[in-house]
Amino acid sequence: MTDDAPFPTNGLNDTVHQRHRLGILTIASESDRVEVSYLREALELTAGNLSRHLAVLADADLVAIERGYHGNRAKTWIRITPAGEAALDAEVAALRELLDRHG
Amino acid sequence: MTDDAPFPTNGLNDTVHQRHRLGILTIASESDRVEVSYLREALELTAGNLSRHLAVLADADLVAIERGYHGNRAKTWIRITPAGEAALDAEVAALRELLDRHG
DNA sequence: ACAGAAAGGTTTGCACCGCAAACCGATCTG
DNA sequence: CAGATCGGTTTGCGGTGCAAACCTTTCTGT
Repeated sequence: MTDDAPFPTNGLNDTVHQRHRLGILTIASESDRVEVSYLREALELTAGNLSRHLAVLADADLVAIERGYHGNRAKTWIRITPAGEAALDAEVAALRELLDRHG
Repeated sequence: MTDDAPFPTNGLNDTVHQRHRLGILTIASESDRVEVSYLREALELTAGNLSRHLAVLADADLVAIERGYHGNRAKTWIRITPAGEAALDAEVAALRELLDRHG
């Protein structure tokens, strides 16, 4: 009861912790850049919803958005930023700490 | 790219995933019953904020609220319900799956 | 060549949520 | 018995998450 170390959930950043954004960052951290359309399918999101989450992440400078073309089709990719990597690492560390409490 | 298994974050339940509620449920799962005032300190929450989260969890039948006295002082405890345990286990399982992707 | 349909996103509108300030009823304390 | 304290709830509001509606460009059929 004299445990005054901060509880793991206090280390979580709300911007990163949101479940879809956690998914976006996780996938983004696994490869150099990711097609938005791939994210949409992998995370089973509506395009609108995904768009807003990407805007939130871009505003927070956790991902960078790159527009371009695939053939003649407009296409968008995202790339995780160094700040995004750091924030994700912090989240993962806090979650590991939390999970340690669950045996 | 033909990975059509649902992404781990899709298995997360928003009621449970919220960071403070995740903390509440985690602590509640670790002992039989917990004083609300202990939660307040451990999670560094304002009383008002905590009260609302507990109401959400109680509404969802994930915790039960027990009112009583400690000496003459009114005091409240919470106890995780079987549904709460199950929901927390599901969250933890999904998080483990997610963390597995992070090496 | 022109009318849809489709691809690939963005914006809008609204309900719900998270938060702390304000509040409430009891119980101690001088 | 006036004020401080404990233990918690309610209120008010800005912010968030969501899908429907919308926009632009590119295919496709005729």
